[in-house]
Amino acid sequence: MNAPRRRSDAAENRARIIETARTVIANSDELRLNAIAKQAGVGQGTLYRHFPTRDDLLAEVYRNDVEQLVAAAPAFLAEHEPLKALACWFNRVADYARIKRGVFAAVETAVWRDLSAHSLGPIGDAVTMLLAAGKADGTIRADVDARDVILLIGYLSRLDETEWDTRARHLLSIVLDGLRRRE
Amino acid sequence: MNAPRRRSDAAENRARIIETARTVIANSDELRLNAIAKQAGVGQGTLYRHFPTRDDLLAEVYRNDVEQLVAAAPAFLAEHEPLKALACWFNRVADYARIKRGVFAAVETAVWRDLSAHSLGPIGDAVTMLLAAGKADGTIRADVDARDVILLIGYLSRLDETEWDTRARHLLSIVLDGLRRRE
DNA sequence: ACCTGAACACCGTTCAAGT
DNA sequence: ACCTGAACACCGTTCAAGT
Repeated sequence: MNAPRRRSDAAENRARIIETARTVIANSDELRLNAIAKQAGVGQGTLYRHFPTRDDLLAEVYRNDVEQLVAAAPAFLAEHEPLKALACWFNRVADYARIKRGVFAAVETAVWRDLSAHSLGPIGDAVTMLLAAGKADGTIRADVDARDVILLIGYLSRLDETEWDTRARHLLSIVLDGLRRRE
Repeated sequence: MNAPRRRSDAAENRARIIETARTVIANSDELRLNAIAKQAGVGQGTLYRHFPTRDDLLAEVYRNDVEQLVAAAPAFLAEHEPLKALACWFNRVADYARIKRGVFAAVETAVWRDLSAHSLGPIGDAVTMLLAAGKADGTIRADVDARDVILLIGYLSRLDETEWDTRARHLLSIVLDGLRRRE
């Protein structure tokens, strides 16, 4: 299932590609595949061998961040009421989205892709968990699902740096209000 | 201010470009500039002469739709309570967004561009009007502006055709709830 | 097995030459 | 004034040739 053979150079190349992509994204928010390959010191074909699609590369670059985001959900639930936990999780998402713009876009496509595979993906599962707690609790309306929430907070990836402070958290709180059960 | 000279062929070309773009968008949702020029029977340079940026072309294509959307706001306000008027307007936006995917994207960029020019643009003004009525009325929270609303309903342009029926209006109602004044 | 990089395809954009 | 379309620039993607 794992432990691929002949990894000596292949694995190194793979790691170097990811590292290069991470650095490039951190500094410029753009991701030109040929440039990554050159900068990583590999041929373009090698990049495509390891990452058939652009999303495969992005998923790898943001793997860690996504995992931490997912892990935060049960942690918040253990400490807070469901609605408060969801609010905390929203804030965590906002933190990631601000520093690494790509995180959220990656999250969106990841969830979206897995959707067609009849699974919501890790992020979707985390949101589902938070929503379920709130529904059981009676604080969150029963007719929302993870996809709804992902769509609503998608504005985070379209927010300009200059309006971040005034809008990001403000809008999250509006969304949260919309998710509350009425009365 | 208007009535440009030598319009005989120039105006015709311009009109044909717009018409071609409208048809192409309606059928395929893609917009390749060179293809438009060829199909309209003009050189690429001519297209650029008339529409320096892609957005200029889109704005022209959707001019009518945007105008109708703007005109609907005061009409709804005349007939309904502010909150109900906003709900109606949301539904109208959804109608447009479904048929012509590009409308909303065009709206977003139009608002966005005008923002930097210290004006919200026609759509922004329409939303501002609806919000103002609701605030005066006490049904809409005081701390939201037109940009907030545009960002929140931006998911409409990212919605897949297959999930439109189940999500588009449902999410609009959640947003509306979020905009309500609490208690 | 894995890698390289020339080559191809595709689009947007410009500009010298035409009318 | 306005138009044309060859030409350039830029990127993503493939694949024959190498090791």
